[in-house]
Amino acid sequence: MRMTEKRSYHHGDLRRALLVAAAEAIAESGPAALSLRDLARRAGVSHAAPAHHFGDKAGLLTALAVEGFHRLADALDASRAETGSLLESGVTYVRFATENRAHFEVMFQPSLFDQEDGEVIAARERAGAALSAGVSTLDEPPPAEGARETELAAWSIVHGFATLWLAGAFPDPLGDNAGDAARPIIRRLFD
Amino acid sequence: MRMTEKRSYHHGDLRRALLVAAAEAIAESGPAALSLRDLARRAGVSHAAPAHHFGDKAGLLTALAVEGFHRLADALDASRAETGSLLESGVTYVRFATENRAHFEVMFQPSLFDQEDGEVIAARERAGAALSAGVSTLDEPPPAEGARETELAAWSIVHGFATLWLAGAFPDPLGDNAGDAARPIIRRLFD
DNA sequence: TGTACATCAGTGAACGCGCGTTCACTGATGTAC
DNA sequence: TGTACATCAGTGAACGCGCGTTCACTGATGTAC
Repeated sequence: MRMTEKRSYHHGDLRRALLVAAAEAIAESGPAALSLRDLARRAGVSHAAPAHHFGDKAGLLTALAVEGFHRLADALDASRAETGSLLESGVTYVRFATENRAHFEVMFQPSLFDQEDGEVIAARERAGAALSAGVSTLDEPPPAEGARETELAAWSIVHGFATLWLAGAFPDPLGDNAGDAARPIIRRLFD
Repeated sequence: MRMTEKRSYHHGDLRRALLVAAAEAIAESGPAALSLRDLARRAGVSHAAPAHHFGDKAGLLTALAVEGFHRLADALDASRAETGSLLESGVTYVRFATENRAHFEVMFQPSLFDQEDGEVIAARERAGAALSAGVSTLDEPPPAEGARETELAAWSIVHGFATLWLAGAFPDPLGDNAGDAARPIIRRLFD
């Protein structure tokens, strides 16, 4: 791909460009309003081009979900390596959701993409493992029979905070950084 | 309205019938896939009839959101009156979400309906007050400066649990009753 | 009790629009020789 | 280094579909007298 040329017959990396355009469009209007024709327009390409790469809308959203689960797993792994703190893993989860709004929304709306897809299953598994690993970093590990409850409680509180934040549901302003705003809330779980 | 007649020119309670049909349709395919023509079909009425009652899709979803916030407030008020327990208020929140899936999904997707609508504002306020009132029922009230964090933590954990449950995100089976499944998880917040 | 009339809920035909999908095509790229 | 050819990414015209919206209409209901 020659970057100096403004435009050529072949796009060069249309697949990538379509995923980026999809994330933008979803952030603006939600996943359901997405249309392949609109993405083609955004990528400056003919309206039939997207089908070459993804087949249909579900195919594109499947790719987006895979990308999202990998990004989340990466973020959680990095956070754990840096801080070893479950609290900060939670903050990372919230930050991921707000910084990757489109991915986050798609990932948790199973009707939008192919749940049986091999890459989806693998990527989701990675993210789930990264999440579970965080719980084992607790200073005082809970008794074995309570680990599951703790994990689901942690997941629920960060997922709920992120969702409510994205929905604009909090009545009073909590600042402009969702992760920082979440920290004192998540801490309540470990008092 | 004569209930004995199968059908008459006037429906009798089309507004109600459309809201019921909308809740069904949304539970099946999500709020974005909703079309007024489909609702008209479900209600057995001509496709132009819904516009008489709601104007457009946003109008209908506004009415649905209002109904949802009132139902949530009713459920939380009843729970508080019966048990006086914040834990059980949380369980009630989760149960509300799963038993009123369509309402719940619409309520927390602000782009779908008119946020400035007077009835919406009043109904949401009622639900918010019912939620806040729950926190004051804690056996040991936290210091005043911590009440806000506690409230947001409680809201986040029940909202997150409900959302993850509805998304089918929990990998292992947690039974068929979301409220009961949530109880031990929510309890973690108050240990 | 009966009649006239205003009101309003619901009808059905018509319209324009954006969508997904198909398909024969064309232009660029890479590889074999 | 040059040529032929297969491959494949992207094109653009065409199609049928369901949608929202409009509008003159019709049938039912309720009220005034």
